[in-house]
Amino acid sequence: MAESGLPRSSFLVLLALADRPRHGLGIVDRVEDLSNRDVKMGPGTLYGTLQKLAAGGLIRETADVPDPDDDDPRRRYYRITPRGEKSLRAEAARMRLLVDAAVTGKILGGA
Amino acid sequence: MAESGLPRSSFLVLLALADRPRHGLGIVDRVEDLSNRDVKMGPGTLYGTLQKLAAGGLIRETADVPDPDDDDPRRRYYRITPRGEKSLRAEAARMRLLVDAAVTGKILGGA
DNA sequence: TGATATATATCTAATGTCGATACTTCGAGG
DNA sequence: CCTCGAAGTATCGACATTAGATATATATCA
Repeated sequence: MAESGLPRSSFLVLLALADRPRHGLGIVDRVEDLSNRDVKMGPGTLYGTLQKLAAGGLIRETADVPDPDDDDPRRRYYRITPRGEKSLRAEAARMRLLVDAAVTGKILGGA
Repeated sequence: MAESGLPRSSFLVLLALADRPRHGLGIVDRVEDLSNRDVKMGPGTLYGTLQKLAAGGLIRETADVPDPDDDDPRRRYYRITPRGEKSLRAEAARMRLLVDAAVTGKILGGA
């Protein structure tokens, strides 16, 4: 494949951060939730992906703690950046085209 | 990641074969078409994936030539098997969940 | 015949992913 | 206190996947 876009783990992390900042394990939980427990991310994939995304400016570590009631000083929170949102949008659009093709091709049921 | 499903290239090949049998480069063309020229597959990825899918029983080489008018004896045609359709359905459903999440999260536009 | 395009195939390097492991800190119970 | 299990971040090495260069053969057409 050539210019196909984001690695799967990057897409998942960006998606998990789309609605609000989260910390590492919170991202893993969010991904599981969004996928009905279907998709699980191991620590190796997670932290490597976080570093790569941060280095590329698609996410940024943030001091804001979304819910100060339930906090833990060990946590490191990340938020998606505008560039990250753009990448996520592009990847989601790409994926939607293909999923739609599967549906149209009578492979996947309606609803 | 753990049990996430099919590799991207396997999904793409299965999708390209969903509607009818195709040969190697025909699959590459089909993938480009379905993705609006966004996704390109190189030969390394293609032929490796074909072998893996055939070994796993998700596709099968076939002697039927879809369009005998435009033929070329060098071509090797493949068709998707019932097991392949099942895998494709499962993967498309998985992806659709995530794409929907991106849409719901106000990341991706409507239509 | 020669040139170019089509087609399959393989090989190596780069990239991405997984699971085990390590280390630290938090919180609960004794 | 002290210990212990859980939560959290992080790294490492093995393994899987992907990309692109290269090889080789055959069509097709001038």
